[in-house]
Amino acid sequence: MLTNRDANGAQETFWLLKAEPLPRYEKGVNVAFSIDDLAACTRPEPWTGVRNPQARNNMQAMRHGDLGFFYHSNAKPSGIVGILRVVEEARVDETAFDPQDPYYDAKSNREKPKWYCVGVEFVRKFDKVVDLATIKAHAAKGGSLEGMQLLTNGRLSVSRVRMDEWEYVLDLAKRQESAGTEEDTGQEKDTVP
DNA sequence: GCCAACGTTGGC
DNA sequence: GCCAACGTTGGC
Repeated sequence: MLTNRDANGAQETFWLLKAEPLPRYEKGVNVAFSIDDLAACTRPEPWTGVRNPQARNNMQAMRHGDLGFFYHSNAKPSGIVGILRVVEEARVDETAFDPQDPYYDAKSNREKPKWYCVGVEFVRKFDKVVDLATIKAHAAKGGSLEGMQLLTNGRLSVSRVRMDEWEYVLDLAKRQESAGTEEDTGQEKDTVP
């Protein structure tokens, strides 16, 4: 059984969870979920709808208290927007059993569940998005983020982040914040109509 | 809206 | 158990 905690219980593997902040309709349901939506939650948010085995395995490896990045995909710009915390370990994702649900899976049933979800809560939002272009700029050969699962397996909606990658991205976020509001590419704030 | 990357499915 | 066809993700 793989673990992401060392002997003292300190977190060794961090996470990256993707969601789409912009409205998109699946079976007539808006599947958008942004970090602002998470910040507004008053109880743990079940991270449902993950229908990829690798992403599911990553969620099952999460432990209570683990931290992860919140990533906005299909966004302007796409990138890491903040931090969340795992507060409920993996349990069966009930949405897979609901034919009305956008992520219904006829092959999953209660006797033999296929999909799981964790519960997460908001930790913080970065002043500025650490956008994908920035991440890629540090992921060139020999770069600190070379090998980040976000880039090596771009279609995984729940990926792993090594501790050194975690710290490096946090540093990028910090540098962007202290760099002031002008200049730079992603001075997106809450300026959406 | 296009399309590349890549995981999954199913026929054999 | 191989592998071609297919479906999905997600950047652009």
